[in-house]
Amino acid sequence: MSPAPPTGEHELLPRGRSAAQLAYDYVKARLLDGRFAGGTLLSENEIAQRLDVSRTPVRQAFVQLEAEGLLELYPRRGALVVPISPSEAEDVFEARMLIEQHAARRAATGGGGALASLAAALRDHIADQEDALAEGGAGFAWSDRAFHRAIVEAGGNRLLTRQYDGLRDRHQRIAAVTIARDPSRIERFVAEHREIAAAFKAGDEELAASLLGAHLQGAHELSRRPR
Amino acid sequence: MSPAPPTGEHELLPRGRSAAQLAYDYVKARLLDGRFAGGTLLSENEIAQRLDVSRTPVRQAFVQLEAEGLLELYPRRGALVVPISPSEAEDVFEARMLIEQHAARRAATGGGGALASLAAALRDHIADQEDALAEGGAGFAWSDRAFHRAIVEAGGNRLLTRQYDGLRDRHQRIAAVTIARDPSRIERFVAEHREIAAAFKAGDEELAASLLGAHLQGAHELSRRPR
DNA sequence: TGCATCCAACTTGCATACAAGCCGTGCACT
DNA sequence: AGTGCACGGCTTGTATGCAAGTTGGATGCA
Repeated sequence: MSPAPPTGEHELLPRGRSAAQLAYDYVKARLLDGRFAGGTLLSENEIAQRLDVSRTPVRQAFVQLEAEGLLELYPRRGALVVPISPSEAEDVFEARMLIEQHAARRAATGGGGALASLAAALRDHIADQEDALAEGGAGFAWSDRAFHRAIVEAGGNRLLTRQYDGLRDRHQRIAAVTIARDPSRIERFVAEHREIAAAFKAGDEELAASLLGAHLQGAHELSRRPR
Repeated sequence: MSPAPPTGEHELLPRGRSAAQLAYDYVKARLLDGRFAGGTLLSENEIAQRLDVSRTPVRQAFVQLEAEGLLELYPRRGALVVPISPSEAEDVFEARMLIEQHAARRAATGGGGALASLAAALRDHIADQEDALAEGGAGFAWSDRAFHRAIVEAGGNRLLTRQYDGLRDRHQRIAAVTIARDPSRIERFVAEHREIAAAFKAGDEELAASLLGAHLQGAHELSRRPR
């Protein structure tokens, strides 16, 4: 990067990232954690003023987020935060199940110790999760995402991996409303992760896929249960 | 989402669509049919001048197309037409197989004559394809897309349907280089479509999924074969 | 009260201006 | 010849101004 002339003025806005990236990150973070609730109408001006940038980069961010299916741009009206449809949790679950199980089976065809290196990566993620658990479960969601993503990535299909990322974004948006960080639940998830990783390590990808299915199913049913 | 099928070479710039939409359609059409080849560096100015609009809407279109994975924006350098990677055809095929077969099986769970109405829709598409065949195969690609999309849509998962659309865009981009409109091939495809539709109509979604798998496999292998 | 209408305050859509980064070219100097 | 460097022409990034569409409420009228 360039030497970043020490403006010193607005250190609140980390220059170095583009204004467009700033706006994208700002809005997306709020979309995913629910601070921008479904049904809300966002205005370019509002965001632009809050970030002290012009409408142009904000507009770019909006367009990008629309393409990701998180926003809907209504001409001359505003940007609607796409409401979470009733079936959305089901759809996300179904798609995750489809892609993750497929990837789990597919990872075995990579040959050359692909399963072993996947298992190693998973073990690292599990270690993170144990740390998160010890600290009250704060960072678990992120590490959970990394764990599952590693499996999908091991499937070796870039397109599916990309689609999976979008799926996890949506999942996160839903979970922001639903999930309580219950340590006992997290503990169970981590235990299931261990079993899955062990199955991969043992080279039994079919067992891994099966365990993964049960794991996803369980998490999904938990999230459906009223609290 | 998908661009309009065939556009004439020098279409009059129809005001009524927004300039941004115009730019999007213009660029996307060329990305999909290969006129903008992979590896090319597009400039906002060039497109803007050709369309007689400013850079602003063109930029929007670029951002959107980047989100779809067709373009990569390099800061202060330009917009790179994403090259078709060697594995891309495999990845698209694998993802299509996964989603379409899943949807085929899933369509049966819709209940209430879901399979029957799907079969009816498919029959209409097949009729279009017979027409296309009679006219030399020109419009087949689009009708083929509609046929398969109907199956995916019948799966009832909006997220997967959305992802499938993106998949077909990529497929089209690849096929633009590969496919020759060989009437005998098309005839075979249409015949397979008939079998698939018949299986749905008979309520045998498992057979349909199986036929669909063979159909996709066959098309994929044909496209791999050097001509 | 009920209803049509107008208006003011929003919104986005787009064009344009300008700043700033990247790159190849050609010149000067060693 | 080879090396460094400045410069000009390209590119994008962003701010801003203005036009135009939408909306909701105040207002006038029956």
